[in-house]
Amino acid sequence: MAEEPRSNRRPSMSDVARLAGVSQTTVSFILNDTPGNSIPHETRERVLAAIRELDYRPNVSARNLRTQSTNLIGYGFDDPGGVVSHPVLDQFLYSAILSLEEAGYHLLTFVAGQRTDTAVYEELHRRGQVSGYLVANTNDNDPRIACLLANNIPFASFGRANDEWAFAWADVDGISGMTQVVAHLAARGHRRIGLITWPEGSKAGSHREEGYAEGLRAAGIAPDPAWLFRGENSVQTGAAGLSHLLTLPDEQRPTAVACVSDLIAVGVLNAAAAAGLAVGRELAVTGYDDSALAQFLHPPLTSVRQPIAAIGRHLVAALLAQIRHDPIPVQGVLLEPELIARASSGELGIRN
Amino acid sequence: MAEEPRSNRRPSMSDVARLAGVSQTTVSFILNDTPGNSIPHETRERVLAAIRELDYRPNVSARNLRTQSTNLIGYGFDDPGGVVSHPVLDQFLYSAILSLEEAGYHLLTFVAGQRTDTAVYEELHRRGQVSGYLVANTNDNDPRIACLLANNIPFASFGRANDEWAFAWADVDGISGMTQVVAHLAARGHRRIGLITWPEGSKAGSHREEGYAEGLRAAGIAPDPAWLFRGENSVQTGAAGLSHLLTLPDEQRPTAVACVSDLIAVGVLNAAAAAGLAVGRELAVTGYDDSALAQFLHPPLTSVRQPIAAIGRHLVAALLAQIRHDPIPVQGVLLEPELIARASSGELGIRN
DNA sequence: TGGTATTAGTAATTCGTATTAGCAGTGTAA
DNA sequence: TTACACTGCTAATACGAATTACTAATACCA
Repeated sequence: MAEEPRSNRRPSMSDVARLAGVSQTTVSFILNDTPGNSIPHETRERVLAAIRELDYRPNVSARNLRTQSTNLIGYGFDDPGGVVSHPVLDQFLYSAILSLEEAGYHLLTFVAGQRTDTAVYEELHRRGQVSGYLVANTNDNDPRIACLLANNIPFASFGRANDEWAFAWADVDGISGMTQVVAHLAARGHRRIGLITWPEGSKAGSHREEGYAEGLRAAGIAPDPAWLFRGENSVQTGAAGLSHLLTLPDEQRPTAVACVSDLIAVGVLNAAAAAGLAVGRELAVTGYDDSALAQFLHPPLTSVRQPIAAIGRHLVAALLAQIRHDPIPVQGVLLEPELIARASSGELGIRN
Repeated sequence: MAEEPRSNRRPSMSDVARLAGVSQTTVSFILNDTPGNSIPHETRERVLAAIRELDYRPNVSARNLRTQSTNLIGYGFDDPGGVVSHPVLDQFLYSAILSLEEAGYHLLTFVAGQRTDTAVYEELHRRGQVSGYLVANTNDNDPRIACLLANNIPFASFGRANDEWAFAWADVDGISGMTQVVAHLAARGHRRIGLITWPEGSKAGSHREEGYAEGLRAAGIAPDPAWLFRGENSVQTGAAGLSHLLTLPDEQRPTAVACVSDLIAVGVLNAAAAAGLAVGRELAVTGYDDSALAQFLHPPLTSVRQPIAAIGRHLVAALLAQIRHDPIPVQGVLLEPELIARASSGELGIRN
């Protein structure tokens, strides 16, 4: 029997070569524009025609094996699964995926289980499944970052960790964001400003708290510990926080409440409505993240918009540079957020 | 020069074999428990010890190339990127990832661009990057499903499409869900029940509308077209919907409003508060999805809980069966949702 | 005229694993 | 005693592409 091109198999480079009457090497040269090889136009056309005819596609596994590389980047979910869906992370991932795809990479998502369980990060890399990682939601002494650094695995992180660790990160300046919020509120005449924030121990939280303190200082306001309320990132926390603040005596009770997330602010808005308080007139409320909700709430929520898409693009660039061993210094970058003023912090166009 | 085990390379099976004094074949047999081969305990131990000593990990690309397989499943985001974050999908993905990982698979996420652009689906599969797909958010004539069926690519979908297409899907019975809602409202004495739903053309939407109609019929209520309001899935739509319903004359104005999503219900809750309506007492409101928000809203939101994690597990099982060519019939399965009654549809424990 | 470059390729090897075919030695049933 | 099966392995090959090393033919220059 003659050698039939096994037709139930996807065509390989050799099939293309046979059809075009050249060697497999030549096909490879053409497909990769391998430098140092001259292929006349006519031959190239013949090969390209064969590729089109067979509808050939290169095999990813073969290429990865040969080049000892990977076209995958890992991303670990540590969230216990959509219990709280995280718009900011969703947006970050989306922009990261887009940037990765432009460079021919894809994102492999996995569940990281316990935050402290870094085995998966080592494992996926050692098996040659991923070339590096994107990490989000970082903290001081973050075990994932410690692990990646120790194993010399390329990564880039959305968020900082210990200052003495040198790695590629990008972050939004939470200090600046919250300072802007307080300045905005102070400019509208508020002198007693509450803050509803997360439990202690989160890097992002402490930055925003620092910005709050800085804002008060800049406005010449003496901070009052009673203005601070802490809770998990939930609507409930916002409601509980407002209840707490409303129990304070008149002369101590805040006229404005800043929240470290829109989700918490939604709780404040709800509770204010339930208490018969007119938000924007009797009470100013601000959120953080400028999520899709914010502009459609009643009243529309003043919030802080973070350049999330830019973070995604930046981190992907930094990560791929490491993987390619580009001589680009591994370093962090801090981006500025932008205050989006809406009615919840006082009617637009009206200064009191 | 003697042959040094090149130390800056990750150890391969041959390195293990050399250290254990056996052939690479034997190591492979041991690692894969290849049937039909007898390896005495002592040899096995020796090889396992070598594996431990070298901290060997098999190379994914090599294995995939040799076995002509893949340990990846694709999932395409069609959402334009976190503009609206989708808690149900997040939850679905999380449970799917967990199930996949149990079976040694991982999830590759990509951006599908236009819903009609199915090229990526073909491409990733033909390049041998993924073994199949999980598809969500389906619709009638869904081009993605048409493409996957036409190319005979394994997949499983969260949601149905054309009834005449045979493929593996799992879905939650939206008809049942909304029927339960209306029955619940009718049982509390409501005779005029509004529905705020999505624009026409979505499969999920029309099921829920059908359930609404069915619920009215079962309660002996004549439907009124004026009770129906349509809009995108947003808080804004809820607010606009309630405004519309409140413009109706007294004898036509609904005393209860069912929404096809919690997000929309949040808008209704906000608008009701703004209008001075006491939700739960003067107006009943229900959501759908039982998202994390629901129980913390004011008042807590009656909603419909869908067995999302079960869907994820089921679809992964169905998909992997196809990939393994298990003789399991390719078919769909419809799961029952559960009504979670809370205060927004009338004070708990009180029947009027 | 010889020597070197350039052009247009090809053959052979490699990446790391899975798998097929087979071999030497022992036991065992006919 | 032969045939056969089983044990405990190994050698060789294939998967599909990238890469290195090479060749044959022509061109160019002195």
